[in-house]
Amino acid sequence: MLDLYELKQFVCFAENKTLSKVSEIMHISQPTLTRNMKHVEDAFGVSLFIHGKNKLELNETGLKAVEYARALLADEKNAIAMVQAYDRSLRTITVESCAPAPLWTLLPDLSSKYPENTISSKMCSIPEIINDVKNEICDIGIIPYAYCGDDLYDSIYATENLSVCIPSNHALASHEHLTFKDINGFNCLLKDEIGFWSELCKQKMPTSKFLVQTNDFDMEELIKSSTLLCFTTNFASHPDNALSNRKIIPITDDEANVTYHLIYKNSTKP
Amino acid sequence: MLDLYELKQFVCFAENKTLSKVSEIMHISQPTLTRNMKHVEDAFGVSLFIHGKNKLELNETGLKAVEYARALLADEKNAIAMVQAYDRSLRTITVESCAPAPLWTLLPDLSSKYPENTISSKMCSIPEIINDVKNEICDIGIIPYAYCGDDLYDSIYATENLSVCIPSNHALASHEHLTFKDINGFNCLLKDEIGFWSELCKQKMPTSKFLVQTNDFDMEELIKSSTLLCFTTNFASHPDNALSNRKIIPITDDEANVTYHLIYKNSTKP
DNA sequence: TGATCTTACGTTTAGCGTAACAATA
DNA sequence: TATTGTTACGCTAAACGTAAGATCA
Repeated sequence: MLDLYELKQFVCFAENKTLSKVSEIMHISQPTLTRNMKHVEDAFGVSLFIHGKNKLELNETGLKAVEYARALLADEKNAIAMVQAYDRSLRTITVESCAPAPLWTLLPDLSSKYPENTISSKMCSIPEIINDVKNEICDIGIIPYAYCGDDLYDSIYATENLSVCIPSNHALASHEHLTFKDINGFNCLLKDEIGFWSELCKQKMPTSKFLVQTNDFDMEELIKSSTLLCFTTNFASHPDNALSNRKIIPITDDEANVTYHLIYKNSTKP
Repeated sequence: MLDLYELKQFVCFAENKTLSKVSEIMHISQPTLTRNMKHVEDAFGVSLFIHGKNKLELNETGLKAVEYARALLADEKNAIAMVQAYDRSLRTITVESCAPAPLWTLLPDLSSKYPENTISSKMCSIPEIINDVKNEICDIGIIPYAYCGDDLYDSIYATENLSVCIPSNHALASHEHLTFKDINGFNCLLKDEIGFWSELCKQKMPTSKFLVQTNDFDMEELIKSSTLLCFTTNFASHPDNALSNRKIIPITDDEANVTYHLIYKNSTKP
């Protein structure tokens, strides 16, 4: 039976040509290597070396054996990595969400409920989420409507209501309610990484332009200093004075008031 | 580092569910197995078992690890087999011939010239032979004409002349020479395993019928007792009285007098 | 002479099995 | 009580390294 550690020495010899090199590299005495190379030969059951008086080299079969030895060692390394990855995946609850807000409460909830598990989350498009939950690539998906289909479990999680933040001196600031149609055409500031909301806004306000901001600080400065519209929701938290000179007006469209649903394949994760 | 022998025990445990079964199957004491399963766990770096008080079973990761262990063991077995096969192929001179006669002298010649090598021979169709020599599936090919092409070496080996054996009282027995055309229409006895000769005869004597014999004894009896034509060549040897009441008449067609050529890819096998 | 591989030899370790123990069905 | 897995313990074998020998550049 082959010994993988000896194969490692064997491959090392193939790469360094002398046992003494292997000896210093692997911190094994030369006599031990001489013996172990014999073990490898015995395990393969064929002669692998040309024994010169003070020179050892691989014969043609030996060179072929090195190829297989390398493959075996790679397979071993891979097997260990795959098993470890699998083990980790068992201890990890993976969440994919269509928007960041529900994660803010769900992730802490999961952490305290399953303290032994790692929680991993990521933002995805809605079709991706449904697909990944179905294929068990992720454990829990969060989508902004009920799931149609009986192959997945579905439970209501939370509701998020979109409002538009209108500068006080803006023409629309007097309204108590607004619709996407009302604000369509006005240019808006928009944070990135807000999931499906960005697609929704672009779709519902086709003639508006959106200035997407990555940096929180930049965003706040622009909100304070510009007359561009921006958005908030019942989930969002803003620095104290960020919206001080703006009026927060609910958007009444159905699409702006979503109920997040958790979808999952196994009933074990409620 | 994984130990393949321990993986074998691990797989055996997966298949037999208890260490005691593994113990009797593999002739290893139970305490040793307990320890070695721990080694496997350590090597994979993750927990693989559920330790009951007097029950040991694989956990989910363990089941996954078994899959990889099985694969590794199969790879190891395959690696050894492949290296041994390669070693054997290096020590084997493979010959493919279009006819048996040249092998009768070539194989002994090769054996004495390369006593350390095994000689392996087989009969093939001419296109197969050329293809196999080109692809180094065989070392030496024997074909009944010169090879057209400069990608293979070619050397003349021997000449074989076909004669027809006519019963003494047969109408054709008076001829000193004959052609395929002359004997076309007469039915013939034919040995099997004579390579391209059978195709040649059938092609050159389209209206004859051929009674193909597998057994040497049957063949001789039929030669003695029937008036069917049969064939011989300068290479063939027959029992003393087998052709006693037949006249051996050379066939003059070019195709009946062939010069065998050895073809080979490397100049190392002359 | 320095580098290399092999052989010989003595030590140590770690691998194994026996025996004893604990727990279950 | 019979079966199973674990722990403890002692022994043996084999694995290792040091030292010495042989060969070559």
